[in-house]
Amino acid sequence: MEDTKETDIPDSIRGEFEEKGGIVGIMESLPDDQTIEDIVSVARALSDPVRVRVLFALSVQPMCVCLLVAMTGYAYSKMSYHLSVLKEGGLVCARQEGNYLIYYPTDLGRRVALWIG
Amino acid sequence: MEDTKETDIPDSIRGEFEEKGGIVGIMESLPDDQTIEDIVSVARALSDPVRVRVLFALSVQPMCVCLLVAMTGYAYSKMSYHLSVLKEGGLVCARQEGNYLIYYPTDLGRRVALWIG
DNA sequence: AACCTATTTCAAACTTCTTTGAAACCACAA
DNA sequence: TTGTGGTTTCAAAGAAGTTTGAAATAGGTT
Repeated sequence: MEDTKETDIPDSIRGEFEEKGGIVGIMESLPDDQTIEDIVSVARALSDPVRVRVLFALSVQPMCVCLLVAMTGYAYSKMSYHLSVLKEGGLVCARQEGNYLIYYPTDLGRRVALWIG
Repeated sequence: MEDTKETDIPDSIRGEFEEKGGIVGIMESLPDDQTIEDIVSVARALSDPVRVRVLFALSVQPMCVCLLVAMTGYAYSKMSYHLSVLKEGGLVCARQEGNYLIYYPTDLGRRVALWIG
């Protein structure tokens, strides 16, 4: 005669835990998969110091890649890679001007830069 | 008779660029290294969907590791690893209760969960 | 057309992050 | 003291992210 095997719940949280509907209730209150993926892609864009600096710099002043390269000393291909990750995260975008690509923060990028700064 | 080799600046941004003190001026307005590292460590903590879900779940309800394991179906060692990354990012902490470790969000963790949610 | 210059793309090497299962640890009970 | 349940640590394998330099692309000029 054995009970169904369930996880023990420590006394100090059992009450509030069950009020919240237990595991099922808590899982249902979590954001949906798409929202989670969006958060992760923004977080991933900010998870490297190069990219955080670039986002802040662009928030001060939109710039072409050559200026970012001059400012940081990194290779073009490296800067280009990091800009692409920031773009995937929806934090920056670019407009073409003649030969130049001028990168600048999106609205989201601006809000994020303000908030984390 | 050659000029010192400097990066060309596209016309459309030269004005504002120089108003801001050029490369030097912009670099000086950037956050310091420690601030950047702090941002990166929070971002890194949020750069995996497992961890984002765990942070949200803990914001709903502090839980022991065994409940998180029951909720997600992950191995203890896996959950433990992700909790340690969240802890390094300063987003969660834990209190011991008997045999259990009850994880809960820090103030920063709560603010972040509210903001990204 | 041929030629710059600014930028991206590619592939290979390298580094870091994540998963896995086994072993160790720690608080408590018998 | 031995045992047990909850959790972390460890090492090895696997996956993903980053750096590098060379080659490709694309707009503008001669």
